[in-house]
Amino acid sequence: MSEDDKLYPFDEIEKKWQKFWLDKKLFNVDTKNFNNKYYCLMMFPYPSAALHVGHGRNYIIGDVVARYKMMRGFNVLAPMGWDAFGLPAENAAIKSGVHPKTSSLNNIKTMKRQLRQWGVEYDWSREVTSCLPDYYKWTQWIFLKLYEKGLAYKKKAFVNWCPSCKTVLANEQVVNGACERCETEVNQKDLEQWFFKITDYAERLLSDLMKLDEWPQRVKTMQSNWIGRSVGVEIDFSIDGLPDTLKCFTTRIDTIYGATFIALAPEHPLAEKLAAGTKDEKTVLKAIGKMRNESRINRAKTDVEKEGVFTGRYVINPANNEKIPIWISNYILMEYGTGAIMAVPAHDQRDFEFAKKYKLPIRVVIDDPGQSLDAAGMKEAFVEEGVMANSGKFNGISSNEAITRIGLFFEENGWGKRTVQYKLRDWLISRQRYWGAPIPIVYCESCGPVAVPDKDLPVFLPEDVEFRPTGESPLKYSEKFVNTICPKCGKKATRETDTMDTFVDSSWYYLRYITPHLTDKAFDRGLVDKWMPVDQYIGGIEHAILHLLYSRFITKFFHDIKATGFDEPFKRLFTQGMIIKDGAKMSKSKGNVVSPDILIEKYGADTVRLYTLFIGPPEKDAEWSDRGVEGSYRFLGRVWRLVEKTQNSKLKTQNQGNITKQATDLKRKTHQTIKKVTEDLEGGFHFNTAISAIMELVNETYEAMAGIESGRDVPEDILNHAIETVVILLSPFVPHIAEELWQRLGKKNSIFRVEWPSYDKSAIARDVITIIIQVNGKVRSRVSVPFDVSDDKLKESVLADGKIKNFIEGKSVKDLIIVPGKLVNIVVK
RNA sequence: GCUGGAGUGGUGGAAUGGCUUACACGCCGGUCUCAAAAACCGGUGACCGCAAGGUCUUGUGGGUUCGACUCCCACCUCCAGCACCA
Repeated sequence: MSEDDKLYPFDEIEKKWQKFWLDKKLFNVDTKNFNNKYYCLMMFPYPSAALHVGHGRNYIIGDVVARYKMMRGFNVLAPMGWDAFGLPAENAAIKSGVHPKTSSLNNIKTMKRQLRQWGVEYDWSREVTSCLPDYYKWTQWIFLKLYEKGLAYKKKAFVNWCPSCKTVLANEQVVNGACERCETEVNQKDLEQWFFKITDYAERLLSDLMKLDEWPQRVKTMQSNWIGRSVGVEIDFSIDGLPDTLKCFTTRIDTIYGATFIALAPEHPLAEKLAAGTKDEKTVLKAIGKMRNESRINRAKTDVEKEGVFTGRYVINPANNEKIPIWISNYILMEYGTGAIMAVPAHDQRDFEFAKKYKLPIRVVIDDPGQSLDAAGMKEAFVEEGVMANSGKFNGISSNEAITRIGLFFEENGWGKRTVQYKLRDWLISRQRYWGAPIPIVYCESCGPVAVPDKDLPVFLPEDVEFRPTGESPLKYSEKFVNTICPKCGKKATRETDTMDTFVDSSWYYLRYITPHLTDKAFDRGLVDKWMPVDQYIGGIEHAILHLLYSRFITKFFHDIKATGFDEPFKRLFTQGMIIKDGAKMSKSKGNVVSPDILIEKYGADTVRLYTLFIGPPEKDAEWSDRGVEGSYRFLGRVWRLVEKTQNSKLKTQNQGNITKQATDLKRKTHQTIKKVTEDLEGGFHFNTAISAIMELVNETYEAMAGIESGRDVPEDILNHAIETVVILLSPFVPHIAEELWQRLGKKNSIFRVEWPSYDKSAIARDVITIIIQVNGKVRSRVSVPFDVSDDKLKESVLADGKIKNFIEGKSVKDLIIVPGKLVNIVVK
């Protein structure tokens, strides 16, 4: 495209205004000035190679909000940073030998340049980078605080283990149950690992969702289901022939008389002990081993066939003294409840399928009042409420009532207790990796695990390490790192070589932005309390559960240790949809990424921004089309010429004083558009419809100008108001062209220092309105009436309508429904 | 499998109980031009009809309602998350 082909000189003006905003420090904020604060936060990115237009959506939306709020007079804080620790950089280092720090910092440079090019502005003086010691020092400090309060602890947990590489694999590195590097089948290995006790906060994380009335309902529902609170009974079963008791949690104690077997997770601590000494011991142990080795991903993800093995042992059902067999099965998860269940095949579908497969008895204990149930003939479990049967003294009452009555009965007899269970599990933060914040713990032979004192932070991540092709953490082999002295007794000690999950880094970054350069504290409580909670948080729906839950947990923890005075971090949340290309999410591996750089060169940043916003509702996924970009570009050209035309004073308005219909229409449209765009921005971020509305105003302004040329006058002030309104309303979306046109309209100040326009209700009102006429719900005609027409008058004109007469002739009018200001529906027979 | 979403013209989408298809893309026709591009103007859901007009249409089937894209039930398809990708 040559210079002459451009619809307007975007490259020149974009560079000019980007420099202007930077020089004028438009986005720089003094956090000490917190009056009228507005904290606009976008989820900070992982510094992968380069940004594509899919990433851009997040930052563009954030930039629109920040600029709009500025124009509404808020003191806007919009910071940016980098979630820079993580697996991909480490994998790249193993492959290419480039140190993760080098590649991460390089990627940051590229991405920063891209953000600038997009016209997305931040207060860069507050930039945070999670992989640098001045940041991860405080991530380590958070660990120590949790440790001090007993909320960071160690326990055994399973990891994906590649027996050939002899290394731990992330779920992502396991492909179809095999190691992505060497394709060896992955098994499970038990390792001592660090956890954060997020389950202590389960109840509050759940109940406080109620406070978040400006969060999308679907995110709250997902979090609530993830926490998974359920009320039930924990039963103590005594094991026949062993002194141990087996605890089972059930939400369906009403079905206890129908329990025909017990099922344990293969990882259950009693699993081996139960098998010991029975005649099939060897077979059972082998089966347990096989099930344990099955990768967790397979067990959780695919609809795997339920496998099981009978241990040879029995428990006694306290309700009826029956002996019921204990099985071990892969469909039971150790992580939930007690890792053991009482199985009631007649009333639970999974138990039903298992019982069918292994020919275990099925006993109906809840009858469907509609039809009688016959165990032998059942095709599936009956899981609904019903009437108790085969349940001793509880027969005949409703199953719902039985839940309470049998629960009490069990408690009275000491057979169990009513309790609450959560699906939420403690947060496993240990990673057997290099590129993360080291866990600040040392192991001393005489003192055991000892916390690194605050004054010794940060525990530096050593940079001169060797990356092995196996993917093993180089930290283990860094003697300089591992060998240290015990901070308590001064004897020889070794460092913890696990690093922290990157979700820990991202669970508190929004606090650091307020006082990013403090060296003696993670953040300043006084200022953080003024600026938090974040007024608007913007990010991808894929973070709906983990990142948001972890951040809420850490915020509540800080509140409890009185480090802050608030207990929810994000007041309002917006989750944007993904940009799809050729039917799939944009990703380098799929080869369907669209780079913003080429598009910006061809059409300018404003066009790319406009198209990204116009593509569809921002909370939904959207398909990228290069053709669509053209349309946005043409629209900006049209706006450019709109201003050009009036400034060249080719257009002569006459101001004859008689207000034409065209003038009234344009004035109305102008005010309507202000109303529409403002509501779209204040409400649910309906950028696509806001832009459509501005397009309509531009179209109408063009029509008015054509009218003027053919002699139908529109007063200058009405025309100018329309044009200025177009430019102002567009400014948050397409800031460069808006600044330029604003200047060309003779204005001195930056457009982002101009107050957002307001509208005049009386200019929008109409004297005459059009009413739709339906007959039996079908549109048949329409009629123009005064806006304040009475119902009787309206009826009269509706029934007098020529078309309507044809439709109701020879029929009787049964009813006539009037929807004020909209329509009339005549019901005839 | 579990949890949460989505399904409307040739395409992206608009309308959240009241005119289905705003706005835009694409396509068709016109003006300008030696010609093209750009720009500007007009048309464009499907079917029947010369026309006036009519019938149908929001994934499928059913229901509620004077009236359903919108609410309820069942089903189909697609997408996201599922705790070590971030």
